[in-house]
Amino acid sequence: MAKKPRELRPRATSYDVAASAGVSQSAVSRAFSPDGSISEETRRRVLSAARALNYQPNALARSLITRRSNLIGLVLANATNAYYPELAMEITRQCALRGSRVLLFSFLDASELNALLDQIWTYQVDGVVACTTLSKAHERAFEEQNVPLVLYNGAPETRHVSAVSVDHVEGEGRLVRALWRAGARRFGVIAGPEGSWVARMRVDGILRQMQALDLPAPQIVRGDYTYQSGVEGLRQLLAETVDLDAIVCANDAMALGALDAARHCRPMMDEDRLSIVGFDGFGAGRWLAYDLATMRQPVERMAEAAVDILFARIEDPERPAERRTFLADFVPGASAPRAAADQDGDD
Amino acid sequence: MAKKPRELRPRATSYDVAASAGVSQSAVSRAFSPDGSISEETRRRVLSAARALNYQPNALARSLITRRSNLIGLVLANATNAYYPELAMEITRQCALRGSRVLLFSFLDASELNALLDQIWTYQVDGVVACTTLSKAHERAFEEQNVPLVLYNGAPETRHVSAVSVDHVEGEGRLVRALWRAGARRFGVIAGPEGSWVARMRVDGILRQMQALDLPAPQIVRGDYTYQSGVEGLRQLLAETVDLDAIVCANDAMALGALDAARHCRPMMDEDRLSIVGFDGFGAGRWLAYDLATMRQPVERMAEAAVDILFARIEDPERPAERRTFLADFVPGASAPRAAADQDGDD
DNA sequence: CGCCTCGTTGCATGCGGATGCAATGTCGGT
DNA sequence: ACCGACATTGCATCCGCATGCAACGAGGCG
Repeated sequence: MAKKPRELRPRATSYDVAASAGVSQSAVSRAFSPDGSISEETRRRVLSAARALNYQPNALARSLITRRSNLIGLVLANATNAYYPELAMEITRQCALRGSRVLLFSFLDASELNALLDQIWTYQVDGVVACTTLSKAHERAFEEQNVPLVLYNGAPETRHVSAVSVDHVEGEGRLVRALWRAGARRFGVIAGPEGSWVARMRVDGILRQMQALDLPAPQIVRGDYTYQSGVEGLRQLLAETVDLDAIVCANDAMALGALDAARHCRPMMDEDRLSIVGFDGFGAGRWLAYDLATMRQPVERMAEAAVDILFARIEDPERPAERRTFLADFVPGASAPRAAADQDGDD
Repeated sequence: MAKKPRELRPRATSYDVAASAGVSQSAVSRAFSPDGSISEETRRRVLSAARALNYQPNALARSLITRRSNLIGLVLANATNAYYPELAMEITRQCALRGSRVLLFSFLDASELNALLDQIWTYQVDGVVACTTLSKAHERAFEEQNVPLVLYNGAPETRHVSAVSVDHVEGEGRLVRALWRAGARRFGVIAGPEGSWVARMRVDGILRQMQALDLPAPQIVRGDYTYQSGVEGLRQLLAETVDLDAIVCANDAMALGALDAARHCRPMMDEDRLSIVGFDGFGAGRWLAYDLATMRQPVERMAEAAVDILFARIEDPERPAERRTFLADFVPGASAPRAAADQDGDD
């Protein structure tokens, strides 16, 4: 595995610093520990010697003895979910604030997950944020390894797993109500991919609200969360039905595809007649070409909550799993004219 | 720092596996090493005992002795450069193929870089891919710490740093020529932010090609690579000058903003008259609403090259730094009607 | 049958740093 | 002047695994 691990000039160790500062190795260790029992005078001497030698403590050696790696695993499906980058950055930032680093694991396919988990155990991560739904077996593996796990927009299968999620059902409900109040009665739906829990929840929220409003069952077609599938979804819907008032798309990328397709297929269409809404709050929705009405996930707050829950569990392993749900924010837009938030809603 | 590192049921170690398999700890270590001196029979026994105990070797302890952490640092500016997610995924994948994991470091501001680098040394990463230009001092720090560094679209300041970059100058040159051949004579430029090397190179490429074609100096305004700044850039250009034939934007996000602004400011404008081009090959450029002409960076190949170079240097620290430059691919689009690639160009 | 070779195996050690414990020094109180 | 309390410091050990070295046994060969 390691071919030529040799380093030209080996890195300074705590012993080197100790020798240079005329103290013992333990003094060096204590100097780098915020509440180490050491005099200010000695600490200064040590730190200055350390600086001279370009010394930084070896986190790996430290982890070996403290049993804390200060590494957090971030598991992402390789899908380019548009808000993943923002999420990853936010989680990295939150972890940095708590003194930990993020180790990135991405996978294309569930079949890679087993190997991925082995890598995770190997690296002794203190905890994991996974942006996907895992199988029961995978969740049990976390339990067996005593690695705290927080799912981000994933459905926990077992009691011991924490989760942070947006309230997909409530959010879609609010969207449907907004469209309904704006006069829409005949709905189409571009749903997400089959296997996805998020996709199921969103369709669920749509259908439930429509039942509550005594609306007939909508046309539903299935996309895969990409722009292109939104384009195709819209074509399919319009091929099957004329006279739709509104199309609810399971995410913003598909909504933008649907919007473009609508303009493209029927350039002269009465735009007032067809409303299109998305979900997520993806930056491009605010571009001049779109002005997409959607529900925005409070990504920053959700990321912070995920990291909070994770660290609480890391500091106290006995702590029970925790679930937190966030309400999405309604973002009005010209893609759904006249649609407005509930009176009681959305700050 | 570490509050309650206690684990409920401590993880199995190689000693536990050894005891369970009735062999010595070294045998366990050898069983997990591809070319360890061990009989097939013993290896089977060890691996089966390991499976029974959910044992995975501790990568941190291993790294301590092999002096290879199998960790690669990935340094990203927090800017949401649109192709960063793709790049990060690609680099993660390439590292995984070589048995390494990616440790994510993001920063908002150059002032955070010093602290960031200390973190990097602490974690004993085997190498770093940085998507930014660093200062001479920072590069020297890598050299002092003997950590191989590859810049991705950044300008190396010292001889010892490797780099992978798209040929910004050549790419912009090709764009300008394409526009020129399509008849454009009066150009505007929406440049990138002041501090950025990439921004400088791109403007450079544009101006050089225009000089070569004996074109007068273009109007230049400066943006910050965001969609919004493209919108503002276009407004500014049109306020200062009428009768532009073409606008060259330093990246795709700004180009899309400019396109939208052009349509919005002058809804009835003769679209044939004003061409707009970008740079990068950002997914949204292919959306129906845009069809943006641009130069696409071969991100996959560049990521692979970066990781290749990095690992070559890790395996052989004596190896000299290496620079590789990639040609961007011309992507025609309706945003620049009639513009076509050079005869000799682009596969 | 003795000796050497080679494939396995275990032993002992060390990677770099954290920490319990004992040793030392300092200072205040009586 | 003596004793105890407290603040610093160093010593020794251990974290989990990799690896050089010696030991061992099985064959091959002369």
